[in-house]
Amino acid sequence: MNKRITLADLAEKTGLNVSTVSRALSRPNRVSTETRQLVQKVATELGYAVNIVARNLSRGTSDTILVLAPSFSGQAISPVFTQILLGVCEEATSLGLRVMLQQCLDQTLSANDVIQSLRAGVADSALIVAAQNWMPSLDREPDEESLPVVSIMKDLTAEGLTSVTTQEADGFVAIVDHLLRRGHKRFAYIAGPKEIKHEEIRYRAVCDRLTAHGYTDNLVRLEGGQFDMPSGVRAAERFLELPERPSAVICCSDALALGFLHVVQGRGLRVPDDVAVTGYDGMDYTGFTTPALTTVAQPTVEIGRVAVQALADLKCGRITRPRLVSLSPTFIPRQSS
Amino acid sequence: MNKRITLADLAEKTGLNVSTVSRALSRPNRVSTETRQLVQKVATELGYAVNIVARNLSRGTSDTILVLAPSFSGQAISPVFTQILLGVCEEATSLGLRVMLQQCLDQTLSANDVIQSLRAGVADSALIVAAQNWMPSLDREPDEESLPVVSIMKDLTAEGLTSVTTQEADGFVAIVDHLLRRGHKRFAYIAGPKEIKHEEIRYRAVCDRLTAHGYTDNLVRLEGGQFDMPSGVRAAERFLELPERPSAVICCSDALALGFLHVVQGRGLRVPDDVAVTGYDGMDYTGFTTPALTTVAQPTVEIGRVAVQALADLKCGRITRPRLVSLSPTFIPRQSS
DNA sequence: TTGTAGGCGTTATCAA
DNA sequence: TTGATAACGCCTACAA
Repeated sequence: MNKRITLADLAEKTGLNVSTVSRALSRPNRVSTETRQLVQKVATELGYAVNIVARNLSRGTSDTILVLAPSFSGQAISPVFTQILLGVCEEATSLGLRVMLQQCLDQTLSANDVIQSLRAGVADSALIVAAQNWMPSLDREPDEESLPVVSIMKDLTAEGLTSVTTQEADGFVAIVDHLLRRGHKRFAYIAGPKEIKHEEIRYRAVCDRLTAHGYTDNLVRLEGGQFDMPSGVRAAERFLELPERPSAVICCSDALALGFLHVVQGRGLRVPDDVAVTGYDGMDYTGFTTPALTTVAQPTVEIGRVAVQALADLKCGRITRPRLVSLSPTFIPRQSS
Repeated sequence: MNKRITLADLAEKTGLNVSTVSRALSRPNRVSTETRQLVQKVATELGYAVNIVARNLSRGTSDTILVLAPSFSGQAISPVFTQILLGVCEEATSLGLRVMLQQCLDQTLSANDVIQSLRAGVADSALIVAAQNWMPSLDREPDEESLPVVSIMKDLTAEGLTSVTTQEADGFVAIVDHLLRRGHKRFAYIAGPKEIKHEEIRYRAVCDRLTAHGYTDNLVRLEGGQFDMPSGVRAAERFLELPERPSAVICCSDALALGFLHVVQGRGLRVPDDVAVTGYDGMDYTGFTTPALTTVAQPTVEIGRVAVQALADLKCGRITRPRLVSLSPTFIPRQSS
């Protein structure tokens, strides 16, 4: 790679001063028409590219969003996060921001860690995805300026973070109503990790809705363990051992549902005739299982975009107090229920 | 966020010179024991964090890898890329490097664009994922220093880029051999995008292997269009119209296979009895379809890790000429064939 | 409109 | 071992 072209080179070549060249490039209207044109011509001739690092140091910014996404020990990122990431990247690009990705092994994130990263100057705002255990900063005054950090998929407004989530309860209410309309009376709920907040919200939504319709003792809860397919398999095995099998199974993720389907179909049960199954997330494969899986699609890409916008709003002071943005999911009834 | 703590602050507090403080922190052994301890103590007391931007400017590096990954207009990133990304992040972290993610809309990447990014200083090396159309730099001498760029999933050694790929042909040879052993004699191949190089390699591998076994006119090629599930659906519809249906269908991606399965099962065909189906990629859902899908798993995470290592080797001069690293995929026979 | 000069926070060179 | 000083490349008052 040839030597870097700097503003000094352009200055020399044009006979102008470095500051003039700088202005011509970054504030074109603060300079005469001819200097501007001259500078731009020479700049493209020489293939000039600003040194972002130098600019950032000078300006004290970095125009970079740090994205912290959990990856469960060796496991892939959840496809949900991948989609969110896409939305984040799209919106960031359209705002002229860069995205720095950092996978973190567990879901415990300390505010101090994030603050440390921001202080280091590699990013000037952060997005934390599905941070189950957010540890607020120890040494902060209560009414200190709020951090340029937005939480995705997890409501952390109580901890002072603007958050973007899905209205999960709505999704599960839609599922329950749908199953009730179909005439089901006995239900199973296949749970994900117990310690996770989503889990609580989802389970509670299902319980409450059933109770509201007068079905109080009609719900069996089966522990999946994780949100993944092997967990669905394990849950299915326990399901098959139940003395009286529920006729409808509500899985709290598509992956669980797929694992469940795999097992019960393998044992000869017909879906939905013998047992109806529903998922949650809206993974693309749900439309192509046999039978196609009823599910609730999360507005993943939009979540990513909205989160970046919230970050921008925070930075320019348009958001001052922690705010919760909760997007609606879409119920997708299909043949499995 | 409180004012940033700088080296100057530490210098003032300790009564030492800025340069000494800097050394105490970055080259602890080039400084007396007591200064080192003093500086470290004060640094933690004040919560000092180096300003990476300033350091980078001074050192002329950025310790950042730019990852360019294609996202097909609004579509999510392929799960394959997601896994690769995980490997990249893991390896980068363990080498103390940061990862900057940039999604690009089409698969045409110009060397000049990448060079531009590198010149800007935001990254000092780049990983390009599945770059179907790499346009080499126009203004480079042939024996110029090679770019710190590694291509993933696509062999660009001819263009001067060290590349990390999968031995795709091997994967498809394994599939063909497996199907032949199972006694199949007539085959269909469901293709992805025609213009893509992978496609050629895969199709050729299948053709050659069949020919080598004396099956010359026994292969029907059906165009999927894309690598995704809806394309598998379309291909299946064309498959069903064939006058004489092949007994084995080789899909060049798992997504195509899933879409295909969905349709033919919906029409009452039994898999694998009426038609055997195979996929490619090793997506996690393949183990949980009914029947489970025979496929070939790509060593995705490893690809990511190896690519980052190659980048490191390039930078420290351990790789001087473009090199191809091709990893072996794993054949996974299951119930669908 | 343009030029001068200082600063952003670190690192590296060269003396002391 | 430490300290002064000059980069690194760009931006921005302020002055001309």
